[in-house]
Parts: sequence; C-alpha cells; structure tokens
Amino acid sequence: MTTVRTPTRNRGNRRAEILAAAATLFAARGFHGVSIEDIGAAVGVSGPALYRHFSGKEALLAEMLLDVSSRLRESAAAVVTARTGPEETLDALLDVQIIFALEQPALITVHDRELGNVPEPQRRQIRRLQRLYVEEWVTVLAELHPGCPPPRLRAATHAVFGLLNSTPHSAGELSARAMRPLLRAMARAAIGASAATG
Amino acid sequence: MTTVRTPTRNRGNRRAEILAAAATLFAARGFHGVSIEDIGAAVGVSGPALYRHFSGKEALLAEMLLDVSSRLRESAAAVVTARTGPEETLDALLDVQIIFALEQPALITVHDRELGNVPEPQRRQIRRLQRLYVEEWVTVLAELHPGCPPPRLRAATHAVFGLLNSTPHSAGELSARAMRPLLRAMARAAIGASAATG
DNA sequence: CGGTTACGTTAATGATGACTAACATCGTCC
DNA sequence: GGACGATGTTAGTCATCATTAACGTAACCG
Repeated sequence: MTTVRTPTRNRGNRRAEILAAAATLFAARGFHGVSIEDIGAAVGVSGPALYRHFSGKEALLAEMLLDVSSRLRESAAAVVTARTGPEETLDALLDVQIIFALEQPALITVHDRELGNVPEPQRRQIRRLQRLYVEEWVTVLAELHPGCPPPRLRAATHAVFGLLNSTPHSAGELSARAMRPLLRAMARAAIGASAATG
Repeated sequence: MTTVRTPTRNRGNRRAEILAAAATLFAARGFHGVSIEDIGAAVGVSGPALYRHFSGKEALLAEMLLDVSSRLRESAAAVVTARTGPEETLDALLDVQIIFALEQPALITVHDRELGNVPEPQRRQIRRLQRLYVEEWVTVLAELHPGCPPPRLRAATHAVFGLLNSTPHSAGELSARAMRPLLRAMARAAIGASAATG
C-alpha cells in the first residue's frame, strides 16, 4: 500500500537523498572530514550501503559538483540566449546566482572548495563548466563596460561571486527574504564600480 | 660561524616556517587532507619532528587561527581608536582587510574554513576575536548609515568580506597592484548600496 | 670533560576509514 | 512458486595517519 511502485523511482530518490546529505556534511566538515559511515547515517542506512548507489566517495563528490556546475551554466546560458538588453541580462544572472546561493548554501560552499578532491577525468569537465559560467558573466559585463579589459572583468566577476556566496557565513543574520534584495543591490553597485579606471 | 647564536632564535623561525607551510597546505587541501608528514616535508624535516614545536596538529591549527584573528582584530581596533571621521575609518578598515587578503591568501582561506577543527578551549576565543572584528566594522557602518538595522549591517559586512576574500579564487587574473584599487572600489560601492531601504 | 637542552631520526602503536565479501530480504515477473 | 534484481547488513581487509617511544647528535655551559 504505502510501498513504492517502481524500484527505479526509489533509486532516484535515494541517490538524491544521499547527495543532499553529503552536501551538507561536506560543507560543514570538508570532504576528508566526513566518512562514508557519516553519510550513510545521515540518510538512515549504515556505511557500505552507499556503494549500491555510487562507486565511491570521490564519485559521489564528482557527481555532486558536476550537477551544480551544469545547472549553473545551463541557467546562465538560458538567460543569455534570451537576448534582452545587457542590463536585464545582468539582473537575470544575478538572480540565478543569488537564488542558488540562498537555496543551496551547502552546494555552493562545496562547489568552490572541493574541486581539488574530484578525480581527473571529471575534474576537467567541472572546470570547463565553471569557466563557461564565468564567461557568460564576462560577456555580459563586457557589453556594459566596453573598454574594460577582460582580466579585470573576470576578477570583478569572481569578487561578485564571493560577495553573493557569503550567504552561508551570515546565516541567521537576515532572512532569505531580506537577504535577496540586499545582495542584489550590493552586487549591482560593486559591478558598477568595477568599471572605473583604477 | 654561520651557526646560530641562541637556540631560542632558531625555535621561533622554525615555528613560523612550519606555520606558513601548514597554512599553504591547509588552504589547498583542507585540514584533514594534509598529513603531519606532508607539513614536515614542506619544511624539509620529516613527520614527527613537528612535535618538537607543537603539541599536535590541532594545536598547530589553533595557533594559526588565533594569530590571524588577533592580528585582524588588533589592526581594526587601532584604526578605530585613531578616531578620524567615519569615512576615513572605513577606508582604513578596507585597507586592513584588502592588504591582508592580498598578502596572506592562504591564511585568509584557512581562517574562514577551518574553525570547526579547532578544539574547544581555543575555538571560543577565536570566535570571540572574529566577532569583535566584525563589530568594529558594524560600529563604523552604523555611523555612516544611521537607521540601518544592525543585522543588516552585519550581513553587509560579511558580504564585503566575501567580496574581498575572493582574491584566492581569482589568483592570476590580475596583479595585486591592480587588484587593490579594484577591490577597494567595489567594496565601497557595495557598502554604499547596503544602506538603501531594501 | 660531563650534562643538559634543542632538535631530529626511524620504528612501533592504535584508530579510523574506504572499500570488498558474504550473506539476507523482498518486491516483481514469469 | 521460484529466479532475479535492487537494496541492505555485518564482518573482514588493507592503508593511511596521528601520536609516542627510543634513540642520535651537536651546541653550549659549568
């Protein structure tokens, strides 16, 4: 009755459940600070059960980061190909990053800390997606600030990410509802200032 | 002749050397991703030699973070007690953080990632220093933006830290020389925007 | 000199942890 | 009703690692 229809249905849920739990733990204690047993315990199974779903701890991390960087990149690409004005596009990009950071702080944290623990085949791919994501931003910024050299735009983009991803650190200070417009306003202003000569 | 005068002189150097090497390694691979043997190798001695200088791995981390948070807090306190106008004070605070982030990226990285691995007696003290540091900022910001609720100021402060500490991520994009004014301008603008109603 | 102190070294030792093996359970499908 | 596949379980196994032990060495001090 309450049992599940298809095994496949369950498999997906369990995998997602594990990935979510692992993200939280990795964000809190770092990849090497979390054991397979810890992750299992977090979803109510114990230890080696995880090997029914992932080929290993590193594979789990790889899938997690690949998923995050794909989603970010796809969202950004969608926004950009919508081809509105650069101002509106920038706003949409800001929304993508802000909403993601507010809704998935653990994933964001892991995403920019643990790439070094992903084994080589997939590491390259994640890097590639991250780079593409940054380039979407840089392209839009270049339209808004023509004449600003790309390295400067890239550095500014990273700085804005740092600003937006600060969310996990100020957890509890402000509600997500209040955080969103604050981050938005600060990011916009910071971007505006990045155009100045220096 | 080239031998050292006092043993105490050498001890300090070695300790500092170890702390610096450990900071770099911790920043790159995380506390649990670095072994005592790794740290020893980085300074040319091997493994257990470190126990001549530190009582253990956690103690090493604790001293490192205590040192960073003390220095930041002291610098901020000095700037604030200088009692110039709030605008100038804010500029000086920005300089403190920017220079530190540009000159010691590894320390900054470890400082906001690895507090969780410091054992309890000292963890509390580090937290206290970090809180005091933030409060120096909040006090100054409150003067500049009266009527802005403190939680909002705190969130804005953390966001600015995130922006400034992005340096390790954009390493290589821009020289420190070019980075400094960029970060400064972006941070000032972001702070200015944080006052708006939201 | 003889002893102490500072600093290293190379072997244990004892935990912890990733991963594997061998063995259930239990729907689903024929 | 029995085979199968998906999913767990518990008991190894084998590395890695923090920490300790036991043992040099060499500078300095008396």
